[in-house]
Amino acid sequence: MQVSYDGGKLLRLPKEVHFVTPEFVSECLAHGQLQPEREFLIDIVRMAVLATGQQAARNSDSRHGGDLREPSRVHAEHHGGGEMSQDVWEQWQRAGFVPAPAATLNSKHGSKTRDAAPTSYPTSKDVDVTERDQGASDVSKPSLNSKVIAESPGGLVPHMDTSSTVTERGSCGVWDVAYDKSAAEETVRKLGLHWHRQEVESVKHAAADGSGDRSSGPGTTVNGGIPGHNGSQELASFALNNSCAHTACSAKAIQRAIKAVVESTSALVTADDCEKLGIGEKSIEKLQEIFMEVWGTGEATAERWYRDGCRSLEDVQGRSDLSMQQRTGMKYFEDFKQRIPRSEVAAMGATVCDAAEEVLDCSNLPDGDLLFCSVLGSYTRGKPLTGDVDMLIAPPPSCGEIDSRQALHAICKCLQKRGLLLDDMASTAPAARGDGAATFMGVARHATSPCARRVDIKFYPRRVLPFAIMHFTGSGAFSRALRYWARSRANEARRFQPSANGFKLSDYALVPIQSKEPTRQASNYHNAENVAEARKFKDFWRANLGHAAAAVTSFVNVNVINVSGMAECLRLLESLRGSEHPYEDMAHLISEQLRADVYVARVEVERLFTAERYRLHAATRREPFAPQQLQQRQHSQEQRTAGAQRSTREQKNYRPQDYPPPDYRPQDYPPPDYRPLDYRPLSVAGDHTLRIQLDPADRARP
DNA sequence: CGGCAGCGCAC
DNA sequence: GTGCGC
DNA sequence: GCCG
Repeated sequence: MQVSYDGGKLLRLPKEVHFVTPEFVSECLAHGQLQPEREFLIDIVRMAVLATGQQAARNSDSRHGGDLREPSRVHAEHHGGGEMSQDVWEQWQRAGFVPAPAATLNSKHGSKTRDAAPTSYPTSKDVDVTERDQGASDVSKPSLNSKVIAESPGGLVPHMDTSSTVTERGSCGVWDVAYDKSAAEETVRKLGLHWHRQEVESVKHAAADGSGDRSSGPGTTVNGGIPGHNGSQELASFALNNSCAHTACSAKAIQRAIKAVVESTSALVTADDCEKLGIGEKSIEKLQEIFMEVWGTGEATAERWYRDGCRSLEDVQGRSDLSMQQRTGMKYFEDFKQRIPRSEVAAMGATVCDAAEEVLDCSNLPDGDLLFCSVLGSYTRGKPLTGDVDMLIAPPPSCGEIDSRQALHAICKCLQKRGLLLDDMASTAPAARGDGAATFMGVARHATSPCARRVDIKFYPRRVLPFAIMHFTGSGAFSRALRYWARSRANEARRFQPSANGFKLSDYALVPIQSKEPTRQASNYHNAENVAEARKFKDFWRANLGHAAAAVTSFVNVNVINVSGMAECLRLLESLRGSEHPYEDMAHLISEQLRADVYVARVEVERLFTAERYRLHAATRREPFAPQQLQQRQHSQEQRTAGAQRSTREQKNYRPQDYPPPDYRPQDYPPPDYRPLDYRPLSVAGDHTLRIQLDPADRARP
């Protein structure tokens, strides 16, 4: 078995070894060298004696049957030289991670029943004194040669390897990294906490199911102990890692393993459990990335699938609990990975427009009045290839409110009839939204394309169209940044609503808000009571936004206001204060202004984003050597000062001379086939009523 | 040191 | 309420 | 990670 760490480093273990116990890792860290055998081998030897020499006794004494399968609860005499372990044990006790030994076990060195015996792991405290005494007396002179214990149905059987020699430092050799005492202590602390937690849980569990059987009580589920699990299970081995030739090991790698152990919530029972810990995080991440490519699958689901033992898409396919989205995602997995050329997007867009015009019967619209039907998303942003097709439809201005859901449903039916939408799509009915919009998310294949594509079609009321355009044109970062910025415009918002603290911008409105109420994610973060959860969120933000978030928002602040019409929007809002304008008109005016310059703004923002990305890359691509880090720090400090010295309206972290980077290939703006959206203002008056051409089969439906 | 977009759906 | 996608 |  090989345990791989980052960078493809491998930790080789004996073939028959499937487990690396946390005890081992703990020892490694605590000692700064791979020297776990002192404690472990003694236990193991003792078990060996029990399993072989005391075979008869064991068979005649039922009490030992269970214990033999729980080596962590079996202890042997401490044979000198255990100062470090003892230190560790005492540290634990001082820190309160493990209870002080019971009085009967408390005699220190020299006692025959010992356990001064800083056992290196807290589970030992469960050991029954009688058993311990009996067992300890069985161990005469432990051989330090045994290294692996494999489990057999009858208990643990030692595999003696007499060829291996144990040096003073242990068969594992010495760390090639200096012993880091504080790191070791931290690790020990974490493990102590973890084990404590595990134990508490198992106690709870035992209490809950009323089982008085100690063999399934505390200690047996302690991580790393060899659990008294079903003997029919795959032969599981208890590794003493003595073959860890850590030319390939690094303290960091072990730290990662430790982290995995600390964070794991279940006992190590099977080889799979071990995989979860040791097998490279890289491969886990990779696998989860693949899972997350399945439409409808996020981080949580990918992780759950992995935990449940899925190691391939085939495994996933076999699951019975896939959601509709996930089933569709699996079905078109290969297709959805393909990017879509602009020509195909345009063709699909035209098809949708045709259908919409037919369904909404736009033939008699007043002069200049138009149905809005356009592809948005990255297509509109000029990308040569897109991942999906985003369509937005809104009725002509003159037609007033119509039922979005009904209209979209009719359009989708029509498209289905025309063969664009595949019949086995994720959802057949457009979902209604509270704001009067309807959304369809499905699968389409244009006649000219070999691939099925992800298609979103939205139908929004005309009055919110500009907001919808903003939202769905993206990019995601742009939208998010814009909203974040809007939320912070307290002064502007107060002009409309004295108590307001900012604006809330969504896909259908820009409204003043009373207070900056925490977002869902933020409140989750706050309500996360356990630390791990909180840290997860923190990591999430770190990973997903990173330092780019702040930079991005400051960009929006500075550039979008000035470059695009956002400032103008606020001016318009101001001019509308106290006016008789209905909200729809206000929204229209604002968003019209937003729309007018949004393309220009986007170009500029993207340009700046690109520059910022490069800057960030340069700033964060730090080498693990101090000098370079120092250099980087000075670099950014310099930037900050320079920024501060310039106008306060300028961002602090962006230097124009950083752009463009030497290897930057600017995108062509606008794209050759770019055409302004067919947008007409709401002011076109009229009372034209749209007739939605419903499919006869649907007429009966509400 | 707190905060990091906001929405509605499926489940 | 959570997970997910947009 | 970085800003206020």
